[in-house]
Amino acid sequence: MTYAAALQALADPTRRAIVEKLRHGPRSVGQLAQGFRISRPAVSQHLRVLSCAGLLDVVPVGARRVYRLRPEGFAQLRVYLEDLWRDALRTFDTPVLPAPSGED
Amino acid sequence: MTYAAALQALADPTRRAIVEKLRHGPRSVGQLAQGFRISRPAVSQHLRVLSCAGLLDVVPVGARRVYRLRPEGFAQLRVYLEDLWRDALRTFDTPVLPAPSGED
DNA sequence: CGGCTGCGTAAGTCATAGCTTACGGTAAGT
DNA sequence: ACTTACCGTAAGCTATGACTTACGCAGCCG
Repeated sequence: MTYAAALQALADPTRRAIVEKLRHGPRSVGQLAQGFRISRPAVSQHLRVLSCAGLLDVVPVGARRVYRLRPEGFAQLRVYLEDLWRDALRTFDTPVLPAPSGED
Repeated sequence: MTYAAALQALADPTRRAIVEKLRHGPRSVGQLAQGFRISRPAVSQHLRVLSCAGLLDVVPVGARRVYRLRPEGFAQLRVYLEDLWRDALRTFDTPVLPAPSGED
């Protein structure tokens, strides 16, 4: 059920942009905030959401905090969508008018 | 870029519940609305969002409209997450302190 | 020990998303 | 043709979420 938070986290465009930056490797908050029009605290809040969703990891390095993608979080989401996609394929073959009387 | 709308659509719990119902096969709006506390128009609005995101198909059958999962929509999301997960695995191996001077 | 950098948190504002009721339009039944 | 079932849309309300500024706290350096 943890994919729920992950989906909600990835629904926001800014958070997806943050994830895109992290695809290239670990980044500190300052590095991530750079290039965004929004304030740094706003970025912090987004990082919090992504972390709570299990999509990010934090490593304190001196005074700064380095974030990176957390494979396990994305793995769970991946599995969920994999199953969903499979069922979508399966139900796509079933006729649209199977049982107006007999409930499926 | 179509995965953006799909992610935003799947972020809502009610819409995920609708998708869960559709995993078992095509359903009419009335059938989908049954079992939800929210009103039928609310369900219609959710169906609209899911359809616009490319996750659902509609087939008019007489006076009713039968919805079903659209495999292609989920396929695109699947691919997006697949790549993301791969990058997450890759960047997870890179050291956290690679280049304080030389930008990655 | 100050001062500075880097970051998270709190409080408040504002836009958006989800819900409701009311309505209109099409298909089927009598 | 009238009624009923089924469904989408419009308008309005409200709660949630994203953003801002202000603040506080830990690490580094003189």
